[in-house]
Amino acid sequence: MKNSKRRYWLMKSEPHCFSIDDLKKRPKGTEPWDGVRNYQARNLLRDEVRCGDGVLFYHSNIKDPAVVGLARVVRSGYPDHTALDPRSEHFDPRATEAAPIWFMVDVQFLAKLPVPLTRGDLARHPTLSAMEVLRKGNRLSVQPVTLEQWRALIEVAGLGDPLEDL
DNA sequence: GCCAACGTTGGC
DNA sequence: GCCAACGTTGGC
Repeated sequence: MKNSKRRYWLMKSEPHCFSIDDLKKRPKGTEPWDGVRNYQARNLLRDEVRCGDGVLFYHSNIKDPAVVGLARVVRSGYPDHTALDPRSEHFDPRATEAAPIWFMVDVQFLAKLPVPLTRGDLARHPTLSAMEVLRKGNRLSVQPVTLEQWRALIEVAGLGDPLEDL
């Protein structure tokens, strides 16, 4: 499936909460990307992010924030049931089965970068310097990445595109 | 730990 | 609907 409709995303996670290694260790390397509680990101997860899309895994809120791995979306948007669970830290009393409010996708581990690509690394690169994640004040935890950025990042990382023959 | 940027809440 | 107050994110 040389998928011309495939899109690419950057997803942020605080590694002490959920890291690229945590994702790798999951059964089938797959984990629901739950707990997103921002409407703009919700809209992306619900309407735009689709099965087969590529994901840059970004570690945020640490000493050296960086892109640390590659993943792919293996399930398109569906209701985030943690919003319905009063015991969950992501519980939202406004959410119901009929009107779930919040959505998530499933993400599967593809590869860890041999070396994390820090914000400095990205900023220095002619293509990657345009990435949204570098924009001051951008707090969106799911954000679009262009095909050019995806390719450039993989090249800089010294990897081949793991989605090439999927 | 600081603080800028941004989102949400709620009084009016 | 405006906007001040507040909470959160996240780089530095």
